[in-house]
Amino acid sequence: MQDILFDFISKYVSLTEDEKNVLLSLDLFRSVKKGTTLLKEGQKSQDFYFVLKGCIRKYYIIDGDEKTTAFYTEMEALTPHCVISKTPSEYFIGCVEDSILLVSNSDMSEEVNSKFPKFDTMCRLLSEELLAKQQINFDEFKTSSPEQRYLNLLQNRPDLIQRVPQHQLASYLGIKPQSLSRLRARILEKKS
Amino acid sequence: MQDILFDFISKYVSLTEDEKNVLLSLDLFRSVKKGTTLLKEGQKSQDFYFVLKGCIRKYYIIDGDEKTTAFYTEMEALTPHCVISKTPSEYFIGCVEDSILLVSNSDMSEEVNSKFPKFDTMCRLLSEELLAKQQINFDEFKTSSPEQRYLNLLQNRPDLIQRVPQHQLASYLGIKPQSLSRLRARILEKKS
DNA sequence: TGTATTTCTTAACTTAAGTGAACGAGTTAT
DNA sequence: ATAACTCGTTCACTTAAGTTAAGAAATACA
Repeated sequence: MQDILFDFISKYVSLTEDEKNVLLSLDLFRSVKKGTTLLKEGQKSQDFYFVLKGCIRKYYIIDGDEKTTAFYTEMEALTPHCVISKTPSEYFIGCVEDSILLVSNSDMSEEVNSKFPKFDTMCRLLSEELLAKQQINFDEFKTSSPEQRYLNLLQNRPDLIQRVPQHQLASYLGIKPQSLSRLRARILEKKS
Repeated sequence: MQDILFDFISKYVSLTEDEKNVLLSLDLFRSVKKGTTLLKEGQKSQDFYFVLKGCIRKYYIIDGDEKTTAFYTEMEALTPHCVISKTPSEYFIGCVEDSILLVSNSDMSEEVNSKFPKFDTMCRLLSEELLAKQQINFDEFKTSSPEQRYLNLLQNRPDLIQRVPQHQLASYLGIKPQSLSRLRARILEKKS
């Protein structure tokens, strides 16, 4: 399980065995049941999450219904906006599947940082990479129709379509569940 | 004019007079005419841009028509994806108005970096801030209809609506120019 | 200045997404 | 085991965006 973490880190910086052991000794791992809410709107939190196994999602509640804007699966990290801005959260974070997460917070990351200056380097590289990815993603979303977005998802993250409830997927694609059903039926029809 | 640059930088790091002078001596400023294409699809480039005055935009050409995905105005910085990924660009960058830009490239930024280690700090802070902004932006886009997006724009960047051609605005909002016209007419009707 | 081009708007028609309701299948709770 | 929910799908209807075409207004330019 820890291998996933070390594989991830090794993409950015290299760790000695000692460093690995200290990291493990911090006991940052947390097992979370499907359906658990990790962060609520209005809460302040210092926690950030790294998914070792499972899936978590970010969602807003607007006019009473959920709008899912992101899913995070294995090897993906989520730093909630409220951690950076130190303001109450505008959104929720919930657990889509039984998951194993690494949960750390600012206090801890000072401790981690003092022991591993490399971590700072990693965070910088990570945020630059995420920014680039995010921009491409945003552009792709803007320039395509819901149907194209679904087909792209089918290409790029086919697992999501299997593991995530349809109504969450729908709002992730920017449409209603009924429209997603219809859209899928339409695609099947075209194929045949 | 340089004040804009120094105002911007001072949000992240402080500069001595000496540092300011060296920065100015590098002669990074460039005056660009409206309509100029700064970067084309397929090109490789090391340049990144900081807008001192005017407006530039990022756009794709998909099936023969332009899809504008971002505008950059005073005090905004744009590092094209191709600079980071070192791959040919997937999009164009064009000048919407006569503009004054700071244009730098990787070679130069090594020079700059050696003279001002602070620049590295600034870039890190900047990319973290941009990532946060970008995420909020993306969420806002996903969770709203074209009409809401237009109304948001009217609130948050009213200048854009004045200075940018409607058809570019339309694709920025994810719709066709005709739909934007209609949408505006609809809003006017509601008001009265 | 006059001509061409681009830009914006309007209109009629098509297509796709939103809405409200209903239904069955699967899950949860009691 | 049964009742209550949740979830996905389907249907009929409404609303908004896409498409095609045409014309007016503004801009560029020769």
